[in-house]
Amino acid sequence: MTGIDSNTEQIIMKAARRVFTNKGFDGARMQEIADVAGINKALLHYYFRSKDKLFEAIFKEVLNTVFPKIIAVLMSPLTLFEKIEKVSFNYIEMLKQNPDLAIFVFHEISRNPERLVGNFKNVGADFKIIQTQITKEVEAGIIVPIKAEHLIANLISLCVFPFIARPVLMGMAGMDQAEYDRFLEERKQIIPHTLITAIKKQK
Amino acid sequence: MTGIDSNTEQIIMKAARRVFTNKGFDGARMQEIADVAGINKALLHYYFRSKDKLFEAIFKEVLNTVFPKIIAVLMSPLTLFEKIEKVSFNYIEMLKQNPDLAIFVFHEISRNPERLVGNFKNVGADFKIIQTQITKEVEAGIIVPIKAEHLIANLISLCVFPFIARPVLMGMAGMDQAEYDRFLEERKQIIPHTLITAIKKQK
DNA sequence: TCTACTTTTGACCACTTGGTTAAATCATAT
DNA sequence: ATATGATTTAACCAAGTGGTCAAAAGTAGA
Repeated sequence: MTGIDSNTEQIIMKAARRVFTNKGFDGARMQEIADVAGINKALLHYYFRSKDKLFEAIFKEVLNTVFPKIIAVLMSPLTLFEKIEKVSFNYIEMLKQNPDLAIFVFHEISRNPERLVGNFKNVGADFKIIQTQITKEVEAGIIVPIKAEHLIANLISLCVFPFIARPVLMGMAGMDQAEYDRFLEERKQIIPHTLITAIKKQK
Repeated sequence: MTGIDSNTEQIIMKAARRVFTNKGFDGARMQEIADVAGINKALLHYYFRSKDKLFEAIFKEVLNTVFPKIIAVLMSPLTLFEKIEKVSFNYIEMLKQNPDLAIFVFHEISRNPERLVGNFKNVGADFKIIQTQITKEVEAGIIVPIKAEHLIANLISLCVFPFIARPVLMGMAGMDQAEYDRFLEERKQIIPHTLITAIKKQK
């Protein structure tokens, strides 16, 4: 090996990630990945034995980019309101820096959901922790009763959706890129406000 | 022609819709569509000249299934709160009956967003109507100021997300199909409650 | 320089893909 | 029945697909 973990390998990963996230597994072509990487197609198979293997490598890399931080927040000892605020901020910020990841993950949901769920749990996601926290905060009179499933679904969907539906949103609302960026920035506040107001117990 | 618009044509449409929604355009195979329809592959090309043409036919059919009702509600003279309630109910109900449509549309967003936006506007979607309504209800002291972009994005994402992320949701929360159905049913109430509480002006 | 090795390449292969075609089948009016 | 037109089929094709392989080019130690 020349450098750390071979330069070519990283170049390939970068190219593959770009092509896979844009086109999905089925739409991606090994030739295109090779072209983007500026190498021969056979070299792809030298480093990663098959298209599936290459995809899997990218997939794991993406999972490790996207989820650990968010899950860590959800599993931490913060209050529910703090978690909602932090996840909204971190998630949107991370997706702003990797706008294709949302689409990539969703492509994978419809292609191989089992593996995705498996990897999720491996990263330390445990649904019960949130469930017990909600139960406690309900009992403490802080929030109105709500199922954890709904709260988490609400939180994730509000954060992720704008990245998946970006072209439609921009097209329908007539936003340009700058306006869209501002829109995302606003959501860091609006999402927590929406969710917290809806579950906060009135005195 | 035998029946109304030929029986075979409708069989093909049904098969194609199933395959396209499950696999996406790139993942779909003309042979598989033919198999599902129980006919020869060449017959596909007899009725629809190419894969693209067939897809386009399905695409238009899907658009006409999904959006007109929801858009009609949003453009109607109902109050904002009524619209939020009706859209939540209608949208979730329609997706329950056509669970693949969300994924289908989403696939298409990443494949050909321009056409999607174009068709949207053709169905009568006009963003400004909602914008002016919000302005008026803000001035009337009914709701807190909010951008129409956020409200609509919130509404749509909360309705659609569970259908796109279904396998993950079920896997993480350990829901079976019956529990998932109940979950969807609950959302018809939870979504309006969440959105309305967040924007309703306190007296 | 020679040797042993890893990395990179161009040419190639088997197989799948969407799409065509000519012939067969079916329906129907005469 | 039979001629005419629409419908359906099996066999086929060219272009692409992921993947292989043997040879070339680079690298580094002796």
